[in-house]
Amino acid sequence: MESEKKRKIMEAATRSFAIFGYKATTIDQIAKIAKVGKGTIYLYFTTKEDILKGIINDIAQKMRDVANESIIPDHSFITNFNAALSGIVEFREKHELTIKLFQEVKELGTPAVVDALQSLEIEICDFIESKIINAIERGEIRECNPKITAFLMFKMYINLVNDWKDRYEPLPKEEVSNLINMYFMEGLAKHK
Amino acid sequence: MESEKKRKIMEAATRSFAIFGYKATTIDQIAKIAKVGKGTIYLYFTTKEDILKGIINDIAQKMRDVANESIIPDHSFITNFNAALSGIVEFREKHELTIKLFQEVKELGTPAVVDALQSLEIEICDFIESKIINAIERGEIRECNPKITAFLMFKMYINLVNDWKDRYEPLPKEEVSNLINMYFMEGLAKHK
DNA sequence: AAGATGACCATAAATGTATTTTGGTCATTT
DNA sequence: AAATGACCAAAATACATTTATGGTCATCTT
Repeated sequence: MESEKKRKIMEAATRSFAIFGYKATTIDQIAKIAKVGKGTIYLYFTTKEDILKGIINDIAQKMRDVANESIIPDHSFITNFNAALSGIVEFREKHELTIKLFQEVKELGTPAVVDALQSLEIEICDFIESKIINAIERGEIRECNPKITAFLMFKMYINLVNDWKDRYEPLPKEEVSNLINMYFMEGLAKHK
Repeated sequence: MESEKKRKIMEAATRSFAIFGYKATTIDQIAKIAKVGKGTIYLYFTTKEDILKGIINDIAQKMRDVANESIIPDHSFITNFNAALSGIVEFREKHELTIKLFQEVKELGTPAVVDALQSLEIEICDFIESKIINAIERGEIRECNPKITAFLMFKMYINLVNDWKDRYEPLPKEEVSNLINMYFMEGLAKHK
């Protein structure tokens, strides 16, 4: 049971964080946008960082929803993996907030934001891990350490989507899918 | 033909950078350690950053040597890959300089150091790339984009050796080799 | 004459200080 | 009982002053 006030505060904070960044957003500003008194905010959140954590939690939940929606039970694990991650990335791109926060981490390294994004990363990895455990149980993929595998799959996605484009031309989404599929599922060895 | 003086300057700079970091090292300090006049340094290097670049170039060369030494022609591509990277990492760990520089990038983000380490990363990737091209030509591994493959192999190594330990227990070197071998060469698919 | 040098300088970084802003509280109001 | 905004300590900012540093070059050495 989430109060109307709390939702308004979170929406206001989300908008302000997305436009000005976390550090540059003041509690007074959030209160003003949300049209509540400053003190009211502290009825629902203990600190400014707590507001950010609440928002990130919401985002993680939405990401899980988006991913789950794009998963089709009949399709293979890797197909679903690509579809889900593609959905998440699209969602993330739409959501100016995460872009702004990533930028803030790079430029300012604001500790609260670093922590928040790291916890988001962990939640995504945990989600992937649960799907991997599932796929192993169903016999869809080989036995492997699900935590390490989830970590590496997530990192490879970030490497291809974010890091590669810092040095060369960005890779089209289609190619990212193909590459993850090739390296992770098939491997480089020549299977006879 | 490298002059004796130039070598002395580079050695002095290497030692000082390794102990105090790039930013905290002054030209006067380098001159003092190298036992040359300050002006002498500027006969061989145009700027302070130029000294760092020279040192990094030397390291890259040494890394290539170490890697090439640990490669055994008869062994498989992936075995040699692991041996070479393992050799480089050991070399790097011994070399306090690179550790200090990585630390400085994380903590201070000193631009000159960021640039220098990035160029080192590119050189390592180029080296791996050349070995991959070789392996494809010899028919040891499947056809693939050598540049992307080199990039991803390097990144996976960094992910496993550096990033994983920020969150969980560090992985033993042996396991890193096994993991890279498993994911990159074999893949998760169940090959019959 | 060619190589080497350190006093010297402009500028950048560090330090100190005054001023403003901001996260968080709580007595008062609704 | 819920909501509020004036209020406060602490942090961030801005500014002035001092110090440190990268790089130069006239002079010195060989």
